[in-house]
Order: sequence, then C-alpha cells, then structure tokens
Amino acid sequence: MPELPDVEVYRHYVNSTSLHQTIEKVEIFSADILENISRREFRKHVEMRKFESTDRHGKYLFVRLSEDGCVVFHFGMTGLLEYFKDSHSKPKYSRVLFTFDNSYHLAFVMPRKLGKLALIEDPSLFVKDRGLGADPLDRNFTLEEFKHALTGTKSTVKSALMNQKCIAGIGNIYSDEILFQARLNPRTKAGQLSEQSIKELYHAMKKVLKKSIENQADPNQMPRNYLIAHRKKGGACPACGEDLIVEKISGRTSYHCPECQR
DNA sequence: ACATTGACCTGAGAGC
DNA sequence: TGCTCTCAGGTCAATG
Repeated sequence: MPELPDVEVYRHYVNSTSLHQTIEKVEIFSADILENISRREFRKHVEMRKFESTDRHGKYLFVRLSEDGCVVFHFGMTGLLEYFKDSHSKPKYSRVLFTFDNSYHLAFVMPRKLGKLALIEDPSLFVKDRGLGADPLDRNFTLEEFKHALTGTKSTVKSALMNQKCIAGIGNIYSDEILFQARLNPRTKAGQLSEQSIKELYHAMKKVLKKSIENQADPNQMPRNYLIAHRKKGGACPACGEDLIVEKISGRTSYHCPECQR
C-alpha cells in the first residue's frame, strides 16, 4: 500500500504509539533489508535510545532518535507497522521488532522484502543524495515548481507522476486516481501539457493525496466518485459508467476511463 | 542522456 | 486438494 498517503498514516501511527519510550531491544529477523549498516551496528545505535519525532518525504518515513541519528523506513510494496503488546502475537512477516520499556512492540512487517531500513544523520541530505523530487504536500511546493518539474520530460504524464525524482511519493494507484480526477489521459506526454492542464493536475494531486490521508489511506473510505474502488478487472467509470481501460504503462498496470480522460 | 524494461522477493488467488 | 501460473500499491540496474 505504501504510497505517500499510506506512509503519512504510518507516521501518525508512530507518533501516537511509539515516541519517547526507551527502546530496550531491537530484533532483526531479516538482515537483507538493512541498507547501509550491519545488524550489530544498527542495534548498537538504536537500543536504549528513544524515538523522538517523525518526518516524511515522499514514501520515506524518518524517525529521529534521541541523541543523534535517524531511522529511515521504506515500505516497498507490502510494508506496514504494527504496535502491539503481547509478545506472542508477533505478526507474521515481521522483519524487525522494536521492544519498548513499557513492554509494547513495534513491528516492521513486510511479506515481500522489497522495503528497506537505514540509519542516517540528516533527512534533508538523504533526500538530496537520492535526487528525490519535492514532496507534493510540502507547503513550499508551488505550482511553478510543479511546472518546472514537468518541463523537458518526454515521458508520459503517468510515468512522470510516478518518477520519484520528479515528484516524490506518488505510485501506481494514486497516479491513476490523480489523472482520473484531472481528467487527463495517462499517456499524454508530460512535457506537452497546457498551462491549464498542469494547473488542474497540480490541484488534483493535492486534493487526492489530502483526501486519502483524511481517510486513513483506506480505499474503502474514499468517496464513491473516486476511481480507486473501481480500479479492478471489469470496473466501470464512477462518473460515466463506461468500462475502464486496463493497460500497461511504464510497466505498471494502469486504469483509466476512455470517455472522461481523453 | 533519457525513458523504458526486467530483476529482485515472496505470497495470494485464479485456473486446471 | 494440490499444483502451477500470474500478478502485486516498490526501486534500481541494465537496455534501447
């Protein structure tokens, strides 16, 4: 699930469960998800510290540690967080388990090991080093900046939205939703969008992401006139009833309405 | 140089 | 039931 809205929901989850408690133990069941550090070093830096605050850029969640350092969570396609008490009910596919001094645990659960955990010093440096684009919900992310990010790109608008170096945080599901709300065909060339289309896309992007976060990134809670609930085989457009078109764009299964998104 | 494809990892669900 | 096949909301290296 983890696109920007999901990660933002996880961030709130960490805020409301896991801050300001001493981390007594870190167990790493799958070392290959540690990106830049050994199990041993990771434990050494994290154990007996506290999670102090959280931040997010695109699909990356940063959890700052007391003293220094910052744990970076990236959720891949299947990652999630679970806070729970009973140590015997450790969720299936827990890859990392943090145990707090109140005897609660935070599990980093991830069936497919496509996500990562890293330890870094400075989130803004991390973002810069990775060449990540702006976070679309950043207050400073203006229409001008969006325009700038799209200019010169020869790819489809679908692909540009999903390009983390262009804009950080949008994946396959939400790119479809944003394009549906903006009534744009996913194959439109990003560099050829009119001023007006860019503006509409910009506002649709913010609207969709905010609405999703409001609804805990739960597709079932999204308004009926959104694409997301209809985004499945045999689905029909919630606006006009036309059968949705399913096709691969940039290697990802994409849904759009042939009537509403010309 | 840029955009697109395949590999990565592993389980769920469909089809036989 | 059980096996096989395809697909999945991510990224990155390799390819065109």
